[in-house]
Amino acid sequence: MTAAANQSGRRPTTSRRLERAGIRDVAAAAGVSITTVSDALNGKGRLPDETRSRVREVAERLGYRPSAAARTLRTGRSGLIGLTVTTYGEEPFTFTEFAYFAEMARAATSAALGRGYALVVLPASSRHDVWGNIALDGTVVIDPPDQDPLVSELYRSGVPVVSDGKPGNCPVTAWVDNDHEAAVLGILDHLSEAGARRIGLLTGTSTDTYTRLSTEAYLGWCAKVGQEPVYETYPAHDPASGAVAADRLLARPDRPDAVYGLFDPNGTDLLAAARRYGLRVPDDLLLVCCSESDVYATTEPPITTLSLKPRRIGTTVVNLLIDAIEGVDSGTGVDIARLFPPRFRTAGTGPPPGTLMPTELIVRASSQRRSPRTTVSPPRSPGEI
Amino acid sequence: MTAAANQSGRRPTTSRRLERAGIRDVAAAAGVSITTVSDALNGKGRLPDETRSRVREVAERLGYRPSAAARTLRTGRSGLIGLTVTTYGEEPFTFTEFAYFAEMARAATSAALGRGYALVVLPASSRHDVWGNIALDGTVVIDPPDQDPLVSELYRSGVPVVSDGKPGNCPVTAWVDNDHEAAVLGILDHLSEAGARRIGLLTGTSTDTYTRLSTEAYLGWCAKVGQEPVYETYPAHDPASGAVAADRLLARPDRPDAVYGLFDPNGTDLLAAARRYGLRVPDDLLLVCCSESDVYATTEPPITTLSLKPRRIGTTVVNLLIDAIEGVDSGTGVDIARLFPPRFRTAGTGPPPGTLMPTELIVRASSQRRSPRTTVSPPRSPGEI
DNA sequence: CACTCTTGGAGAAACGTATCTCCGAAGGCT
DNA sequence: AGCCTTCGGAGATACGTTTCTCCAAGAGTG
Repeated sequence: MTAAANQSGRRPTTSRRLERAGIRDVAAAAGVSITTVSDALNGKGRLPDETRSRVREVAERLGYRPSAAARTLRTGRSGLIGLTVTTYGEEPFTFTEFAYFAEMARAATSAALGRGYALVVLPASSRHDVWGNIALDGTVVIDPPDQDPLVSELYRSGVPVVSDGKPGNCPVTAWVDNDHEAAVLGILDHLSEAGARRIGLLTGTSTDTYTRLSTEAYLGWCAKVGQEPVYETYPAHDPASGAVAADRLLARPDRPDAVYGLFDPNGTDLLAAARRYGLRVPDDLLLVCCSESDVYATTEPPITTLSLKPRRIGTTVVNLLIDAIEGVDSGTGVDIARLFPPRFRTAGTGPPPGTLMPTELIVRASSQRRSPRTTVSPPRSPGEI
Repeated sequence: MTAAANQSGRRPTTSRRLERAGIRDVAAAAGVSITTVSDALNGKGRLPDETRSRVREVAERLGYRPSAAARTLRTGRSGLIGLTVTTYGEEPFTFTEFAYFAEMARAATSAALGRGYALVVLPASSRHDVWGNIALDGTVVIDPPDQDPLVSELYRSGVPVVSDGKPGNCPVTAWVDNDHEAAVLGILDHLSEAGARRIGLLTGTSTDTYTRLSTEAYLGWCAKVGQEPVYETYPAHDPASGAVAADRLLARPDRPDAVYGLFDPNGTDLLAAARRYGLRVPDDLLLVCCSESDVYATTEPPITTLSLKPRRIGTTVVNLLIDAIEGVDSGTGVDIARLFPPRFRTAGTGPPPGTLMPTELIVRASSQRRSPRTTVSPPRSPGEI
């Protein structure tokens, strides 16, 4: 209990320990009611500026900090957003899309903070008691698997859920994803134009949206142009087996003359494998991989990468979510207001609204057969050796 | 209000909207008091197993989820831990130590979840209202600058604070750091043994503990062995200027024959710079950099790296913090119990307890002048070209 | 039989805030 | 003078738990 309780005559003088100042202490010290303090501090109610500033001053002097827990209980808003990532293995983050995830999470954090929310990192595999113990205003889910029970429960209990990655059968408030099909087709066309006759794919064994859509797009393209598919799969969460798969792909009798790798480490792995087999890049092998890392700008040769623009995704996802939480449409292009709160939606209204975002292909030497100039050009005089 | 309120006769039949089941609804449905429900669900009190399981069953059937906000308000525990990282620039995370930070944050998240806590990412530069709006049981601070006002306020308000990186003048509950001095001295000795005559340093301009201690160790070593210091500094948060600084270092008239780079991208930057100047690694230039990335295992040549073992740091930091929060010593080696809660400490009791953790040097070809075998050895028959 | 102890559980007081409702007083208008 | 309106603010309640205190009934004990 706060010190001012003595003034209200409710508490005898027992155990008068010094605690944090509460709103009652401020009210007592300022000679006003708690209502007035609350209104003054939150800019509500009708108060003359003089009272407002006086209360604020007293609050400042007492070092008053409103209790977040009490506020949350009263208002039903915690200002907290969950960030969930599907886990392969025991780690809270996935290894495979790590740079992507890091960038995306960073952008999401920024966007959330900019609107007054904070992000809580919560792996989908967390113990249920952890999820239950946190008051969440909404949740961002990265690449939910089909029929994710966690997402379903969140959605059912009225918590808005926005997913990064088009959801399978999960009911979500909204989703955002890259246009993976367009991206893959673009890369395959790009490689074809560079002279590729047989394009291989290095892909994953998991069933997440990204892997699935990308692989399907590849297979569809193969069927369309009449190329026999040449691909190897491996568990994307295991970095070691990526190198093995890269090796396997280049060891095949029907070795491709161009490869697209779906995961971040594929570039270096494929480059190393090519070196082992004496293949020159890009002369004997064209290379593209999906990565957000800029190390591929300085490899030998630099490798063409597909960027999923995770920053844009993260920002969009968070803004959609907060729009849903606050029941407004801040102009992100998707009308979310009608859909919130989700428990008021009738089942089967149709799929939730989604946004497809473009990717960006950063073309470097590894995918251009006739490089106009070599990359080993000294920028200036190096002095003597 | 919950549906059971009608039974208690306090609420007329107005606005009987279906809401989440509360503890009262469970009590009513199970025919017991809310005390009994609370005790049954939390494993407290003295109840026969039969009552306990019956209550649990009813709660399950009603889909009862305790309100985290109410629990937090009542118990004063939110189960939330802040994770703060000093920001250079506008981003919530720092670029420079990015891989380190990512690994550390991941380990910290795991450790926290394992003990029932969740992590909230909160940049030190966040708007104050965000900090104030979240009930935090404690905070992890990564590399706090001297006199960080945020840390001071947290500590003063009774929130335990554990820092990664030895704090300057901030009062913290405890801290954990690598033994940067030992690490740098070890690297310098290693390079000397490999034949280096003049060792250069690529370091940062910022004043964080890591940069400062490492640079000081380098300068001290130079003074001891009588070598003229050869180093270049650059703003570590700017990835572009790192390449320029690497170039600058190798362009000096007193060019070093070995370089240690303090930051993650330095390895590739130095390698690229060496190529531009026609320097062979390791023959003409020995290279070591501090990095958590395993791309340096596959560069040409592979580069020796210093790992700060961020996973160990993250785990330790979180465990120390939770020990402090719960007022126990779980055997992490530092007796924290006497120090908690911090507001009961008298000022000037002495520095807070800290733990120094060892680093690990991963020796690869770039720092060994006589490599026993070349790294370009085909592991198996590549088939025909 | 009078008593203590244990078992099983109910009642009610907080936790600290936001906000709905209401009220007195002062001023403006007819 | 009576009435309406606005201003400035107080009171009380609810948010949904946890937990402290207390009580009734049965069991054991001398």
